[in-house]
Amino acid sequence: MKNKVPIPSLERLCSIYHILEQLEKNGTEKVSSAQLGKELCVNAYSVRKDISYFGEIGNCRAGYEVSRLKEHLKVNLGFDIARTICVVGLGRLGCAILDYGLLPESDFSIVAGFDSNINKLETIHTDIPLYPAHEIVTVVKRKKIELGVMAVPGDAAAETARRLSDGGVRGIVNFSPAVIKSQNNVFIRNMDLVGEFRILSVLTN
Amino acid sequence: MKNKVPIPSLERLCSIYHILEQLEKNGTEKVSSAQLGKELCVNAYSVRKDISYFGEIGNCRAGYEVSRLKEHLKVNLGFDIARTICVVGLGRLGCAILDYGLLPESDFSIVAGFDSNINKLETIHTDIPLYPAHEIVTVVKRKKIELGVMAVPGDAAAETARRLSDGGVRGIVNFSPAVIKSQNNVFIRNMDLVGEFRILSVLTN
DNA sequence: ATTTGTGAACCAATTCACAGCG
DNA sequence: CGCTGTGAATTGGTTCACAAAT
Repeated sequence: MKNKVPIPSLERLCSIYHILEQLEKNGTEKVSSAQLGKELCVNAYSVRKDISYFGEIGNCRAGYEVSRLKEHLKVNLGFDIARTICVVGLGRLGCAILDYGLLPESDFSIVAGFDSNINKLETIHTDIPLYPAHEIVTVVKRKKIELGVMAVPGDAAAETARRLSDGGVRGIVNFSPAVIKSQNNVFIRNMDLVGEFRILSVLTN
Repeated sequence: MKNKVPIPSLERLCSIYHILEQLEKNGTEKVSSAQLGKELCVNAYSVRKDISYFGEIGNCRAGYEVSRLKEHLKVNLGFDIARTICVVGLGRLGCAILDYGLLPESDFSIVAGFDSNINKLETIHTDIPLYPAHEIVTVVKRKKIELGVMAVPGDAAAETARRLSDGGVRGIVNFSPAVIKSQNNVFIRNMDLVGEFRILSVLTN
């Protein structure tokens, strides 16, 4: 059933989930598809269709109950299952992520950091265990790490992706500018800043 | 003519441009749509269609000439025009971007940084001029800044986006987890790490 | 003999219109 | 009556098949 939901819908549903978290914090109890659509800059039809991929949940007169819908999405999107993450490349960006990632509110936990420079590992102050990059495969296997973040230079990207895949991660967030070839059904999400600038540059021509 | 190119194609073309830069560095002179497709994990048809949105450029026997195609895309994607960028939010991530963004190889230049904490501005060592966040509108207008990066906490995101829009930027890269409502035809690109984890989490269920 | 460029066919996603329900 | 849920229509993008070029 999960396979039938289009990826753009899944992306919107993740955003909807975030909005619901905010609404719940504010104490808002009810929300309509029109309101959600306004927040997301999409129309209400899309919101309703996206939500209904996971079955009926709304109330026809009063819209959606915020906390109920949030829990509903949480279960169906699998956010109730904790995920383990590792970060490869501990430059400024990688270290910022190590810190950032410890936020307790999400069900993600960073359980390992890697860098090819062994001397650098000594100088980083964190509670997260750090390892040299050549141990990626064994550590990822041993700890059953599910997701990886790559904050390495472009020329190290292909090798890093291969190691993460060989270790058995199921998804990679790639901050390097390199285009990564997916292997072993690993999902890749690219977060390339210069790439994003370029796309914006084209869109605003 | 630009409006007719689908956004997914533009995204792929940006990746193709990056691959061409790499190929040129290696001294590779020719490349076929099949090779490019392999690098991008898409089929050759897509590559050819994407490229042909900007007219004929390939050679029917020998494929594409790397440097010629690169220049062709550069002009058509508008990468030959330099762009000015500002960074809002000078925490660890924002500062990492300030440094990172000075790479001379791209035609983007970071020309201003902003933070709401005036004391923090004193402590940051950079050649880029820094300003308090309440001056965003005036500085963006005066320097005609075209693109903005938001590395602010979620609760400051809406206000920051409004200021950047009022100043006249055409596009925003949003690193905050908040969902940003676009105003004044400003294009938004979201780079939310937890959001990406969530999407990967769903895809790998 | 290969490899590009492109109209046509196909498939996926969004938008719509309206039935159903409180 | 207002709002959800959903089949139907429409739009948009990808894949394909083949003509054109060298």
